[in-house]
Amino acid sequence: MATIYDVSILAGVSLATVSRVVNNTGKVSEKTCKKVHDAMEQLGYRPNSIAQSLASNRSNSVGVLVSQLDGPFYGPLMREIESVLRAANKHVIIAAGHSDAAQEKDAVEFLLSRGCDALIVDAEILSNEYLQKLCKGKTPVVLINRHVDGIEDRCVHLNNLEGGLLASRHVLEHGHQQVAYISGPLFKLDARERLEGHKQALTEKGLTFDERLFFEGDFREEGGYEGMEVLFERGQPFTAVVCANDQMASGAIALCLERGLQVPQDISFVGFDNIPFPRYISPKLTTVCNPIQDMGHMAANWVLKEVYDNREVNFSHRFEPELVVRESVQPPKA
Amino acid sequence: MATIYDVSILAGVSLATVSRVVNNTGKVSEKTCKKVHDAMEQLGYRPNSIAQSLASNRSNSVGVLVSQLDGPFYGPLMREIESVLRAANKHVIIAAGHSDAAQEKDAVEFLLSRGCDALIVDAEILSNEYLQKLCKGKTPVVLINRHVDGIEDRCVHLNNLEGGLLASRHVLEHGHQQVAYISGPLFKLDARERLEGHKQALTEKGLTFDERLFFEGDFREEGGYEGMEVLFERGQPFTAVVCANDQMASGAIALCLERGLQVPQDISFVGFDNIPFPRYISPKLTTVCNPIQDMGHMAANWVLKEVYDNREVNFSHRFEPELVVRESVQPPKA
DNA sequence: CTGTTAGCGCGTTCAG
DNA sequence: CTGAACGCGCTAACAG
Repeated sequence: MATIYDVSILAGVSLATVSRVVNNTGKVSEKTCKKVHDAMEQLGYRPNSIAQSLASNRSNSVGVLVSQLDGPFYGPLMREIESVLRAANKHVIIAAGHSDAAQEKDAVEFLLSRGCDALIVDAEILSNEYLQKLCKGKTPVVLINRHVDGIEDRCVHLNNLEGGLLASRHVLEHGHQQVAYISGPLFKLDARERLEGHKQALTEKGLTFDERLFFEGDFREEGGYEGMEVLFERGQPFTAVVCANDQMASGAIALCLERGLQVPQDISFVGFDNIPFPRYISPKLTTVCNPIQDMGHMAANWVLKEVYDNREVNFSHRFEPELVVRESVQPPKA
Repeated sequence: MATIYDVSILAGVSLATVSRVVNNTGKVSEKTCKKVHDAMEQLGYRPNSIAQSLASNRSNSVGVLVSQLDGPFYGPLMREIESVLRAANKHVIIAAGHSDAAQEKDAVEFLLSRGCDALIVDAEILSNEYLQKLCKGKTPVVLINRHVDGIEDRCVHLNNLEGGLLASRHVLEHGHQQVAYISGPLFKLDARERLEGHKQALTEKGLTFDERLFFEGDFREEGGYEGMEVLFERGQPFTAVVCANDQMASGAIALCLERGLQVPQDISFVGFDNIPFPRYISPKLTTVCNPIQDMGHMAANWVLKEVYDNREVNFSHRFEPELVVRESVQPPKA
């Protein structure tokens, strides 16, 4: 690979001049500029970004930490982040936390030592204290899907409580009185908030929360499926199920269908997240829209604004959920 | 951030010695080793990987280029690659080609200039010539989902022809005589190969390929949906549809269901890729397994072996598809 | 076993 | 407007 040195020789100028034209910094005469460009062209020169980073203390790359790289939730998030940053000619270094404390921490530190200009972090496990300290550090950090006291301005998150409220209110307004709830893992803040919303909705209707109609799942299909089995086993009747995300709803509905129940005729369902389902699935799930892509977009915008001084972009911290009514809820049978 | 220099001062040794203990290279006495470790601990020292890269000409990161970051196909691929590499303490820099020639090329060049030790490339658009040249370059490259003449040893790919054969043979063996085919975009080799398999299966049964039963889609749900509309419009009867991937099958089935057709009673379907569908979808799609994760694993292994001299891993270039029989095919109605 | 000395490729003063 | 010189933080010979 040709270096800046080779270019300077060929162009008959100094290293510094080449650097200037490459970075558009400082004045260079039309003529020398052209000479340099020709030389670069001829040598197929591409600046070595490692060396650039070391010298300028800026890597033009931002680190992204998510818990998984795939799936209907994180996939679109990452796509959005990559798109925005890429459009600004910044690049993305990705690491997965795999829902493991050690790996999550390790990933953060790697991204840091890798010289990222900023971090976008979807932390599942890392403690508030750790994150607070992280945000105090030299490398700017945005947190996504989480809000932590004291660093609210670094958090991009959804109003999960409101979401939970919308979901449960919806089934309640259809006349359901006995509604089960399949929750996400309660060590996660968003799972707790959604549950809280559910409880509030219950309260609004003068109903009380019943532990026997509650199951703590894992945000995955399996958890929904298993939760449904458990709920049926307990024998406490219910006519609707609110699930803390669409994937668990999917698993839960699967079990019902297997047992010959009709959805929504026999039992209603509402999910959360509004992930894309295949076109031919039936019934279409009523759910709460989680604007995860918008949030990814925002996080990327924040980085552009704060780190790369792009003042063109707008920013907001908190996103509001919306109910997406489809076919999986109807009034309970008389 | 503390530098290696700070550590050497605090530990009362030289830079070189610190470097030695950090990298476990060369002998260092127990005692000095401990002193250094203590100093590192105390300063919270983390080596600056940018500087390491520049000095050692090795970045411990491998670039991955895929066309998209999300979706049921690329998601699992990336997850697998990241897992394998991460386990070997290597890191992953990801770029998306977005099915655009310029972006794909740009992404490759970025990854190259970013000092990646190797590239794993899923090239949709880049020409064979470009890829051949790329593989001649200094940075080792593995191609995934593609095989290119002259650089077969760099390619990890599926026997798509065999896959197409399996899919079509399956419906043919169920007695279908009039089978439609919804193809992927024919500028892609894998789409062409799968189609070729379909044609061979037809020939085996003494049937001839009928252009009126052919539609060139886009590998997405929309393409399947639209393809189905077109096929119906043409009025040429058929009792089964072979789709070049599951997503198009999904779209195509959706249209049938909308029109009140039953699958597989009225019309049979077979897909390709075996992507994960939600648990409660019905009918379950009969398809051909595309071991995309295994291929990702292999590509990562190749890098480990060739670039990082890990001889523990095995490697194979070509993967064989397998038919996954589920519920979407049954004999045509009398 | 340990310290010294060159660079790695580039950005950035500071003189001219 | 241009060039010389230094340094980013670290690795890799080469001497001791």
